[in-house]
Amino acid sequence: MTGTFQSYDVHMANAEARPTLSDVAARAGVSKSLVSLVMRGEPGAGAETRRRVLDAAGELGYHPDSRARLLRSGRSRLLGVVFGIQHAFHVDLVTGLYTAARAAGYELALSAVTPERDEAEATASLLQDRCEALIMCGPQTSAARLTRLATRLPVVVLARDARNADVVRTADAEGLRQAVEHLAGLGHRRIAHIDGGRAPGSADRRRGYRAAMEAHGLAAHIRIVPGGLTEEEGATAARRLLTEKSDATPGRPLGEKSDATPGRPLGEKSDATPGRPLGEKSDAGEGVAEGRSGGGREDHDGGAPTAITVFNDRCATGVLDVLLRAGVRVPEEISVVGFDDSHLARLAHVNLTTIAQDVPAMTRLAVARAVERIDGAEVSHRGIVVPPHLVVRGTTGPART
Amino acid sequence: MTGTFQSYDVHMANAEARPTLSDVAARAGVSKSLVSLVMRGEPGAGAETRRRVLDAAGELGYHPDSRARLLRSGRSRLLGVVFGIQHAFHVDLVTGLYTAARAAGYELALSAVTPERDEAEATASLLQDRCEALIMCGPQTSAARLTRLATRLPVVVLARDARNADVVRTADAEGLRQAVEHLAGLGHRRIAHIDGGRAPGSADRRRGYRAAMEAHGLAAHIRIVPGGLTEEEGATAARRLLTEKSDATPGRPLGEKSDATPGRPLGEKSDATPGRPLGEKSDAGEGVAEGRSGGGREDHDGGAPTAITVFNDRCATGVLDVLLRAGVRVPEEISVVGFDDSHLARLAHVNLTTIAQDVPAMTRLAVARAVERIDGAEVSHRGIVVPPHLVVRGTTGPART
DNA sequence: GTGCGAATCTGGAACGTTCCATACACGCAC
DNA sequence: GTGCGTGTATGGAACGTTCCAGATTCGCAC
Repeated sequence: MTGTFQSYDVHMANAEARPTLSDVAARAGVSKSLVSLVMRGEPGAGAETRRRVLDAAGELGYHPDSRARLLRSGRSRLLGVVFGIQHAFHVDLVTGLYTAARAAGYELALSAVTPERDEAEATASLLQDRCEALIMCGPQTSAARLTRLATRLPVVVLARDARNADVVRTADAEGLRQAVEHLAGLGHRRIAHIDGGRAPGSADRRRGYRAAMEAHGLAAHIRIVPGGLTEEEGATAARRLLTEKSDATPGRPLGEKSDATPGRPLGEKSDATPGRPLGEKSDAGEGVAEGRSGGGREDHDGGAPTAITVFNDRCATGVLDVLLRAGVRVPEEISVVGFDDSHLARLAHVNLTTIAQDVPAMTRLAVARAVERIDGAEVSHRGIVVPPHLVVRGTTGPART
Repeated sequence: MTGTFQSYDVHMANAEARPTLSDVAARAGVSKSLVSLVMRGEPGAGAETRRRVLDAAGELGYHPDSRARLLRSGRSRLLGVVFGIQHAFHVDLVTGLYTAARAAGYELALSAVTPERDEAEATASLLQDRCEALIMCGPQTSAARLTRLATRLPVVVLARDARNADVVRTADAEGLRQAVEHLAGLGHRRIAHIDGGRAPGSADRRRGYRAAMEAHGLAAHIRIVPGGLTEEEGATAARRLLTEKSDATPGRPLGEKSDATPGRPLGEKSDATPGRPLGEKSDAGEGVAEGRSGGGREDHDGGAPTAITVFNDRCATGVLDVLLRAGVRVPEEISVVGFDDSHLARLAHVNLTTIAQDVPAMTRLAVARAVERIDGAEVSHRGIVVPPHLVVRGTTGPART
């Protein structure tokens, strides 16, 4: 159905064909090659000629065709970026990558992962564009695929670990160490962790939490609640925590409403996961069971946590919301620490204490590494780890005594 | 410093040059042309040969080079998309555009607008890529620039109005009519509107609100509060509303805390606009003054609103948060309606009643229109308006009596 | 005058596709 | 047998650049 009739060839708006090198050359009375030189600003043309060529180009409104240019010169000066467009933190990363790439003289080719467009499709399209390297934000791609990909072009994995590609990531464990240290410094002892399930970085953060708790002599209070990386999953985890709290300490009802879920059933169109019944299956990935550290619920001292470290900001937002609705005051009654310092956390009304990933550094390093690989440099260590830092805002305070 | 020594030419990972058509042809024992046919899925190749070619391509890991392809075939089958990567709703739009484009046989070239990368830069990069048309999500570009752009290639403006390009947008006024109708039906009379300032669509929504109020005989209760499109601005507007409420009805303190701002000053790194002193300058764009409809504050009946329509979901989220913190129960004490039905609103813990923009329809229409233009079709009406619809969730309920 | 290195410019061969015109088989009707 | 349509396959000319090997000119030292 598309353009059956050739009589339509008059086209419209962009009527006149784009001028090419030869057009300019003809008008300036020189060869294509010379025009090419001039347009690229390379030496080898006389001052007078150069001027004539530039004038001709200007008059014709000539713009070089990047396709042809790139085809011939082999290079594309393009870095492919795969990212989850729904993920607040990925958005921050892309923002940083743009400026890092520009500084390095590269352009970015974005390819988004959406609910209906998976990573495989996203990467395939970038391969067609002949990117010189791929930067993947927190990819879920299997190790096998990643390896295969890495044989075709340099691949830099951003914000998660991987053993078969270059990696730029945050010291996740160190981040949780800082969070726990901050909370312990405020006098908290019963510090729980809502984890990220199978999400990138989750295992390390869990590990960091555990280690830090032990280091502070709080091993008995280690408490890991299955969470996830979305607001939804944070909310679920928080609700679970609330119920158990009132279970464990019946005389001290922290949540006012008996029903912690929002006031009414979800609208007809809700494709978000509905508030599933609390604590039925322990669905955290990688075999994380609740209170795994030493046995059953009896192991830690029954008291409700006075502080929570959460896998990321998005998840923490969900936690905060449930706490707020349940009438639990933050930070007076309970402190909350997020992770990422995404723009979410900075909003004045969220005002979340969090562990900041150093986005400018990470993106700069990722681009630098990609460029090194493109230039064929030998690289000594494949994994670059960037230290995070604590940003204290409004959701943490002294422990109740 | 980059690759001075040519002895490094062994390269590394991506050692063997990318396979090309001829490589595949050689391996399959056929001509380049035949391989080309097969790769494009065109008829003209025998079943057996086709299989052989595909096998060969698979074994070599062949991917066609889009640069060469596009260079030769004049067409790029590429739709450029300019969008604000920070905007939740744009993210939804891009998600929809991906599937709409795929259905139409086009690819998307994304170019993001970030705080450090403006629309001009975003569009320029797409022009170099020789996109066949441009789809711009809620662009801020000046009318003049837009016109100039439209002479170079087809431009479709998405989710806002414009008189010098094709437009696909929501019937904003109608959306607010539905919102007001919904609230009025629940018995609300004092319905306020927090507007979007200079944001795309804001003027129309304001107009729709005003008209609907009048239609329901509620002209005396028209109340427009300057807002914006971010959570931050919503929070500010809500705080302003709260203070005035307790001013106006001193005997009935809705907000529990005297200080409605979050518990502590923002962290050091906060570049979000700090909670500015309430109600100092009326900073809404386009000369919208508070309670403009008939005069001063005395004109409407002094009572606090029992319902609020908000410019968009993001802004509504900020409003909800402030209300919650102030101890005002939603929807028991006050109802809130958002706009967009972005994924934000659907989160179970936000659960926002909102006016849904029909993203699938809008994106499908935008792509269709772009394709029509590319094909040189004559277009009868440049503006396509898509009806929105109300999605009732948990933030609206009957008015207090 | 000859030789020679710069400086300037040119022609044509790539780059990896698609498109076009053609060639080769067939089978089948006359 | 000739003619012809149809389904396959091929070779080579584009597309708009860049790159490379030369060609031309010039100035200047011998």
